[in-house]
Amino acid sequence: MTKRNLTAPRKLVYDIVLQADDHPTAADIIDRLKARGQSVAYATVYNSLRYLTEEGLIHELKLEGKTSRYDGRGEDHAHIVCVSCGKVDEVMTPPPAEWLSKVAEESGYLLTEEQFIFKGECPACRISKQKN
Amino acid sequence: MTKRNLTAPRKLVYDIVLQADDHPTAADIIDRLKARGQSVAYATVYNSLRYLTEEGLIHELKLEGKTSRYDGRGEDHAHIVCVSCGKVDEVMTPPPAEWLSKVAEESGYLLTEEQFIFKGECPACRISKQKN
DNA sequence: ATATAAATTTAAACTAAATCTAAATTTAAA
DNA sequence: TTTAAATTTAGATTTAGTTTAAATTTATAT
Ligand SMILES: [Mn+2]
Ligand SMILES: [Mn+2]
Ligand SMILES: [Zn+2]
Ligand SMILES: [Zn+2]
Repeated sequence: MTKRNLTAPRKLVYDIVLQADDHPTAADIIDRLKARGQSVAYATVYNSLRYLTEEGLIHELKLEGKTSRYDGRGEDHAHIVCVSCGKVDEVMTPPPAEWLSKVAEESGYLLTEEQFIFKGECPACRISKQKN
Repeated sequence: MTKRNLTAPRKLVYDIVLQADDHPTAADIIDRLKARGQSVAYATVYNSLRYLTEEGLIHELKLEGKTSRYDGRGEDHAHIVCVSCGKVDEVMTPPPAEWLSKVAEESGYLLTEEQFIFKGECPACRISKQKN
């Protein structure tokens, strides 16, 4: 019965994710820890992110590319990625429950989680493109 | 103006993806080519998959784990992954257009694409769990 | 308090997936 | 036919993340 705790290094990682507003990668988190002079071993950052994700304290996002991003936001929400500048914004409008139950019925699955990723061009990029 | 063609090796890769019904990975595709005696270099398979994806002939899926999967299905659709056996099923019920336009409005983005991933327990796994 | 066991951290080696390089080859254009 | 552009190839390289095994910290039992 492996016991698992929110230890000091895990708390450091957790704090970085909570304070971030930009869905940081593991590398981002390591950089920010270093910038604060809080030295945590490379592998410990990954261990901590895995722990925090498994405990449901944070969420792992697989958006573009191979690198995971982390999200400390509690409320369920989707994401939208700008295809031209890479920015990741929140999408707070929830999917209609009626659609979700239709999907559950169609698939026969017992749904436990969803990850919705939108892609498009962000307002800033749309404007700068018009100028050209 | 780089010209890009559906060359012979690219066609071989394309055929594998079209014929597959299981969202194969690059490694799966290499194995299947080998099994057919069609030798295509490692890097060429990746080049081909990138080409086919950029041309919109196939779709790249980032589901669980780090490895991309490929989908030759033309119609827009979502996916559902079994959290206990890893199977990937299709979800053909489309999201309500009304939700999509609300998301476009909320975010200010010009939407170009969506990737919806559901997670849950598949019918087979639910049954085998009941037996225990 | 002390001893013991379990959990966690650490640095470094390792792995897997994908990209990059530069030379060889094929295909298209002039 | 000559030249240029695109593509393929084998192998090296990169990147993100995991694994290993030893050292350390924390928890539990006496
Ligand atoms: Mn978010
Ligand atoms: Mn599919
Ligand atoms: Zn943008
Ligand atoms: Zn299953």
